[in-house]
Parts: sequence; C-alpha cells; structure tokens
Amino acid sequence: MAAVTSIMRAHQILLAQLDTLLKPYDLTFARYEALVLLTFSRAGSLPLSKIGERLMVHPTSVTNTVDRLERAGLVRRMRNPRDGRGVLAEITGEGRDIVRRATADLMNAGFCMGMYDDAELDEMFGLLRTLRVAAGDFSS
Amino acid sequence: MAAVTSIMRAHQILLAQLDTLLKPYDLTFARYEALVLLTFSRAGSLPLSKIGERLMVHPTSVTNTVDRLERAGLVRRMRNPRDGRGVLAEITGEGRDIVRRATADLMNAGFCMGMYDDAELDEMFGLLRTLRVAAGDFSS
DNA sequence: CTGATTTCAGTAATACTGAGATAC
DNA sequence: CGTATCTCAGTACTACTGAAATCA
Repeated sequence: MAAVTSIMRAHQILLAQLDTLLKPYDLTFARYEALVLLTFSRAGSLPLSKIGERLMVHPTSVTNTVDRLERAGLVRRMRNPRDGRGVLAEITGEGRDIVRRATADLMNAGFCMGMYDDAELDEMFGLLRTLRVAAGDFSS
Repeated sequence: MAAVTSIMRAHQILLAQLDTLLKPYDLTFARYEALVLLTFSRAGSLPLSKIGERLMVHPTSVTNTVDRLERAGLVRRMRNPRDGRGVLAEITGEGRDIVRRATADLMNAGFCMGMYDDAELDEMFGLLRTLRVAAGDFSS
C-alpha cells in the first residue's frame, strides 16, 4: 500500500511541476506528449487512433486533445489517404517550434527529476516497467 | 524522460484498476484514502484542514470529498470544539464497515501490485521517497 | 485588524458511456 | 452486413482561482 501511495503522490507532484513549466506554452503534459509523439513519427502525422493507442488515452480524449492543439495552430487535421474512416493529426511548423522550446525548458529542469542520478532513473524505469508490461503497455 | 513517463503510466494503470475495485462500494481512491486516514486517527475524526494537508489535496477538494462521503453516510461533519473556525469529519460506523470490506478486497488483489515481491516494493518506495521529500511531502 | 478555516461559484482538464456518421 | 474510426452530448472526478463567512 505504501508503494501504491508513493506512485500516486509522485505522479501528483510531477504533474503539477511539469504543467507549471508548460503553462507559458499553453500546453498540458497530455498535449505535450501528443506533440512529442507526432515529432517522432516519420511523416509528422499519425491517425488519432494510433495516438490514443500509444499514449493509452481514450478515443474521446484524443479528439479533445487534438481539438485543443488544432485551435492553437500546433496541429492540423487531414483526411487519412489510406483509410477514409481515419483522420490524421499532422504537426505544424509552429507546433514543432513550440515542442522544441518546451522540451528545452523541460530538459533544463531535468524533467523535474534532478534529484536522481542516471542509475536511479534506470532502476525506476525498470521497476515500473514490470507493472506496465503486466497491464499490456508496451504491446504496440 | 522515460522515468517520468513510467510514473505517469503506472499511475494511470493503477488508478484505473483501484477505482474498478472500489466501484462496488461507490468509492474513488481519493475518497478511500480519506476514509483510511480517518480510520487511523485516534478519535476517528480530523479537521478538514488536516485531511488536506496529509493527503496533499486542495482545500476545496477536501470539501468536495467530504460532501460526497457525508451524503453516502460514511462520514459526519461536526464543529471542532477546540477551534470554532474548524470542521471535523468523523467516520461513522457504516464508514468503518465499508473501509474494512474495501480494504479486504484491495489486499486480496495485492493492491494491484501482485507482480512485485516485498523487496521490490521497498525499493520502489525508497526511490520515490526521494522525489516526495524534495517536494515537501513527509513534512507533516 | 490579520490570519486561518471552510464553503461556494465557476473554470479547466481528463476519463468515460452511449449514440451517431462515415467508411472499410 | 458487421466492424472500425471519429465525433458529439452528457456525466463524473479532481484541481484550481477568487470571493465570502466565520472565528482565533
């Protein structure tokens, strides 16, 4: 139970700090994650369904997130040429610019994990990976 | 960044599983935590301010949580005899009963952490404690 | 008066259900 | 036809801001 509580508190603390860092860019961590995912995709675009799958987010939440990013001009909706049912979210030039600057800020702040050394970060990732694998994360 | 993402995903996974387990009792994990805190208090009651402090929850969120628990009959509001400004939340008999049963269910499910042994749980707690201490948790 | 405690009104973000439109 | 993708409406929960009432 103490371990569960620790994860809950750690999440709460981290999210508050990260959202504060991202506020100047009018981004939440959820929106930032979506932008980063698009940045790392080959074409700079992904079907909304893929975004939801990778980030483990509900389809309606993806719609909401992309709505918000699109209104901010960081993302553009396009019809998926390979599947008429699908919609692609494509990152815009402004989107790439914002991600670059936001990422620089986050790295500058050590992603709010500056109290750990590399070995500890590896250890944490490895430990939590067990839980994530058990829940079907990493399946894609 | 991978460690940050791991904490976020772990939280998401855990919360979903815990809330599912608690749903039959019409409890969320936040409400369950508040009830457990009251169970462990000497008099079975605490000022709302103390609850918010211990659980690191915003004052208005405490009001909301206690509202919900009070409507369900699991908690009772009382004036604080030692401070006219304060309000005490006191757990009721039904509240104690529900916590007991919910806790039994959670323990039966290993708090959704059954994939770890005790040494790993200790390790995780120790690792995350560093982050929590840096953020001022454990101050009380 | 200053400061602490609680509450209320209102806003934002996320998750979910259920239903519908569209296309495979 | 059934299935997949996305959107919309509506609900629930949590966090927060700002303002008010009450009392130390």
